[in-house]
Amino acid sequence: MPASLRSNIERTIQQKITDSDLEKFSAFTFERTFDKKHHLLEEGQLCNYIYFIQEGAAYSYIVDQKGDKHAIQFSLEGYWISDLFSFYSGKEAIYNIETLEPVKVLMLNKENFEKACCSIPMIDRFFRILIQNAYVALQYRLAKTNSEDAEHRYEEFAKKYPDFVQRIPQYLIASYLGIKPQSLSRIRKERTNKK
Amino acid sequence: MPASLRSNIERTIQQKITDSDLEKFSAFTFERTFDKKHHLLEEGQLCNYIYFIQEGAAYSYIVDQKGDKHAIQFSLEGYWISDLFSFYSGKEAIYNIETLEPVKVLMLNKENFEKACCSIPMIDRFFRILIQNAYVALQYRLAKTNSEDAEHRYEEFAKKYPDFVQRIPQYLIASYLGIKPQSLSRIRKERTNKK
DNA sequence: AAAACAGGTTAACATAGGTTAATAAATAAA
DNA sequence: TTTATTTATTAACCTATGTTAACCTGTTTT
Repeated sequence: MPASLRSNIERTIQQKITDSDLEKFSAFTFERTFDKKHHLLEEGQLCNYIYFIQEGAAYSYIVDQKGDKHAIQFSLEGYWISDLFSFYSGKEAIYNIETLEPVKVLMLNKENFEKACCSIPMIDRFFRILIQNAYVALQYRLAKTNSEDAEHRYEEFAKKYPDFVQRIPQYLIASYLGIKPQSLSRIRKERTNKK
Repeated sequence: MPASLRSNIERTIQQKITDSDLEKFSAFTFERTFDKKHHLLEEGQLCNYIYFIQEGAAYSYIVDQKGDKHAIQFSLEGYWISDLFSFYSGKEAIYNIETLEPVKVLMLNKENFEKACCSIPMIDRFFRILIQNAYVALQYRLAKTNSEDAEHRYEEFAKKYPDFVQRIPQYLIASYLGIKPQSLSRIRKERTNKK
């Protein structure tokens, strides 16, 4: 029962979770470690797990026709990551998930996910709120992508996720923002010139 | 108990819903009609409802600093629309929702939403799957926004939502795609030249 | 019917960001 | 430490999309 999981749950549902519920839930998960650059999921596979990052960093991405990667989501310790399309639908994944650093993760498979949601109302509630929040955040991100230029998007990103800027390669942040690494480099240069 | 609601629910949960459950749920909703160009929600208000469109069309949008509108979501009959950020959090809306045609809607307020989810497991399940699907679709849309040019995004949009192309003003489709109306007009011209 | 308005098109020009390619800096491997 | 490999920077040039502004069509309003 890692403290980071408890605080993730309590922050999400905005109330305390009992030790008993947390223990019950933990029993459905198992812990594993992976090296840096390990693929937790590759396009075309079935995504059987959702991952909670206890230590390290990972990200999901899609590869376009040209072969370019586009980062979808970054996850440091205390965040969840998965390909929910594949996980929920049972269809082949269109995204990849790869570690950026050695990670220690908690893994929850589909069967246990269902069991946990059915047997622990707090956990059911937790996952519902988790995805509600994710949806709302994603909608906002898309709205910003469609309404602001790359410079503003980077400013907002750097302000919102200062730790990501430290630990995630710049070319991946660029792709997350929908621009090329050279452009982000240019933006950062102009930015430091201003200040 | 409108047939369009039943089929929306059954398509989403991929199974039949009993008349009894549907009736119970319907009792939590009420029906209203609004004129064309009516604001169902304005930025700064609290979003107290989620709307199911029975007839007509509506859309949500955000206004940027320059005063430009950016369409977030379109809803024709058989679709839901709301500002889930405001609805879930109880905070002030950052989006607007406006009708594009006269509409007949079913409205479900927050209190009844909670009651329906607690008392009708099928409905709880329905809303969970609805938002899961919405999240997955949104993630895909963002991935495409970041990886494809405007022409491809429009092609995909027109193929996926041919009825939207018919009924929704082109300048709103442009803003949904993250471009200016003039650019969409240019894209459509080149497109017809090709064929 | 005239006027006003909303939506769409076109064209000339401007610009943010992409492309290519070379180099440098940082990190990992030998 | 030396050599690879990965990541970041820079610059010259290119292109898709934005900007401005004029015009057109169809639809409300008066």
